[in-house]
Amino acid sequence: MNDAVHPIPDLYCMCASFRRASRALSHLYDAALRPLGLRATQFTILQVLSRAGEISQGQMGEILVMDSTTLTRTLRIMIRKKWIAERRGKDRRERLLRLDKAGRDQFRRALPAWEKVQEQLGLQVGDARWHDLLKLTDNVTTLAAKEGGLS
Amino acid sequence: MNDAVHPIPDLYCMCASFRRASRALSHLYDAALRPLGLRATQFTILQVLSRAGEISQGQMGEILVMDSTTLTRTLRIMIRKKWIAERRGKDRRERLLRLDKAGRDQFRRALPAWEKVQEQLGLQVGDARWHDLLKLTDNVTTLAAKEGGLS
DNA sequence: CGCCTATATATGTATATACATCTATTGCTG
DNA sequence: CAGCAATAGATGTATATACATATATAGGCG
Repeated sequence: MNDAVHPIPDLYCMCASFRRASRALSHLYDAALRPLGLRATQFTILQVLSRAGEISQGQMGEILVMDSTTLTRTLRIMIRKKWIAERRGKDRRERLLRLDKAGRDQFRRALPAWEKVQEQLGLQVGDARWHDLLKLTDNVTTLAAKEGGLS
Repeated sequence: MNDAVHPIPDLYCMCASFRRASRALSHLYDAALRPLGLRATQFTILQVLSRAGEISQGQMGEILVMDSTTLTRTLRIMIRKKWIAERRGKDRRERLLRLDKAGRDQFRRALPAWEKVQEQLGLQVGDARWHDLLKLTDNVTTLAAKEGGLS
């Protein structure tokens, strides 16, 4: 009852617009992954490791433009679940992370749900806009990270 | 030393890309607003109230595509600081929110810092891309919220 | 080698965020 | 009007996130 109540209003603020979009997208992706017991964030970490192989916590932070100390707790959970294996590197301060067997399995199981939500959203957005969005988003990430001194 | 270490890698996931961009942008905007004792989120709330006048917590949640119960705690802090005034509406379940005097002042004080970070980033991004980004971001927010059933 | 600084991660604390559930109201319906 | 489903917000709990600070280890230098 009352279909298009309020179209979402412009915020004019790049930060606020992106945070809002993040909430909306996280809601959608979390719902898609919930049956698998995965959060969007965890899926992303599995996906990064699946592509990158063995990397340190700090490198993961750089890839995700995330303070690496934030990863300590997130990774702890995933290590406890045996999705991720860690070992000390030659530099014994670092922790080198890689997908463990259960993590590869979990990732494979989750892939179809992720592909489905990507595809459904992609259909709505349209191919051209989809690629523009990914490119522009990564552009602004690079610029913001550079100005913000996250080198 | 070592200038362009890693360009940020593609994630291919719309959700992960937006979350990453949000982190980078929040870092930048939070740094710009820190001298004023404001977080980006709080600034956004002040800005919304400054435009919308008196609205309920639920309406604020719709505007920001945010679960309205999330706002309970954020608003409590801002009410305690006297930035926001609340009162019961005719429907006594709702809490109607409006900027209080201190909130209007704080918002006015913060505006230049926000404008500066917007402008600096805007110069880097370029005008055309800036507007594309805001439009596309709001498009995808609308679509994700619709599919996610946040009507 | 011993000292000092830099780096990788861990920990304490605060905010942001969602969801499940609870409480107070509202509003419909008989 | 009584009863009950629906709604607005509050609360409990869990994760996401950053920053300041602490700890362990590296690496350079005398």
